[in-house]
Amino acid sequence: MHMKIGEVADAAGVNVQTLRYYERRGLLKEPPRTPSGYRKYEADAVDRIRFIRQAQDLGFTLNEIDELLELRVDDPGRCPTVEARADEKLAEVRRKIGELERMETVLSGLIASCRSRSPTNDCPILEVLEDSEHTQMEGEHIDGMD
Amino acid sequence: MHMKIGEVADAAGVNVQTLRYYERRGLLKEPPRTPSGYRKYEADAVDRIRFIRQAQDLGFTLNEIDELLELRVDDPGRCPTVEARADEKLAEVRRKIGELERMETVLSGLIASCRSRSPTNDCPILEVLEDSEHTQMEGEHIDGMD
DNA sequence: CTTGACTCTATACCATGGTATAGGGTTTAC
DNA sequence: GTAAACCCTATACCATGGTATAGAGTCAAG
Repeated sequence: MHMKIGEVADAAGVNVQTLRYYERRGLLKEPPRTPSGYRKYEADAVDRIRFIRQAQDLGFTLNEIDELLELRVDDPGRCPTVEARADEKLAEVRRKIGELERMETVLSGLIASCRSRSPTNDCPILEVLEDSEHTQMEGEHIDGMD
Repeated sequence: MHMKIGEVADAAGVNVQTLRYYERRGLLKEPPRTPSGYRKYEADAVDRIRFIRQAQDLGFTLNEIDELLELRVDDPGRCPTVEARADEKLAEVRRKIGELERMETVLSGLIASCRSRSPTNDCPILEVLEDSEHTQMEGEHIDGMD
């Protein structure tokens, strides 16, 4: 029933050291030990580690991931706090989705233009930023240069 | 017309050192210099830097971002290569979107359950992994533990 | 014509997120 | 009952992505 650290690490596809590192960082709670001091994990530890890796791949830091993993309403009194934090995270997730969707559009366009063999000299991926709202000081004049 | 390094850095919201670092890494091409050796940037450098920061926030490494910035069809002969790479990047982008959408669903659910004051003791964010296709060896028995 | 804010190169340092190694005990399999 | 394969702690090291500092030159304002 219980898993040893090496089994958990293999199942999650990470190094054993990484598990101990996450434990030190507080991302994994300290598991119970056997009488000889071996860590005994439940199977759900594997999911937790997989989530951590996935969230990292999405650009979250370990500190941010820790915050995500703390989001639960075990105590009704903490609800307002939890809700506020979840709202922030949700906004961040939606922002990332939007940015990735712009990338998706641009990459699809690039592939299409590739197939139609219409060369472009500039870097199309930068169009990703096109619809972002930087109200830039376009007209600003800089003098004294060269 | 031309911008000095400090102006570009300010406009993009990064440190001056970061620009020089990106140049060394090959993410920014070496700009022309004034007779005295000052770098002279075009305004589009700012977009490039903004793109780099955005892509980092989405979990891409600087090497991956370099690959994204290389995706262009300036030479029709390179089209097959470019198309293949763009396809890979597109798949990765779509995978990330899918993962973030699962997070979005879970966070929305958490906020809803928060409002309805239904406490849960377990960590709801882990549901993110629910629909992933890990055909796990669920039935595997591990003995000899404790 | 000098002072302050900028630039240059080179080098050193830092934070994050690990990974490896040493030195030792434990468990499993023959 | 012993060797291989695992676990433990502690510590050192590493890669990535910067950031800071030193020492020297440049430029604009007064």
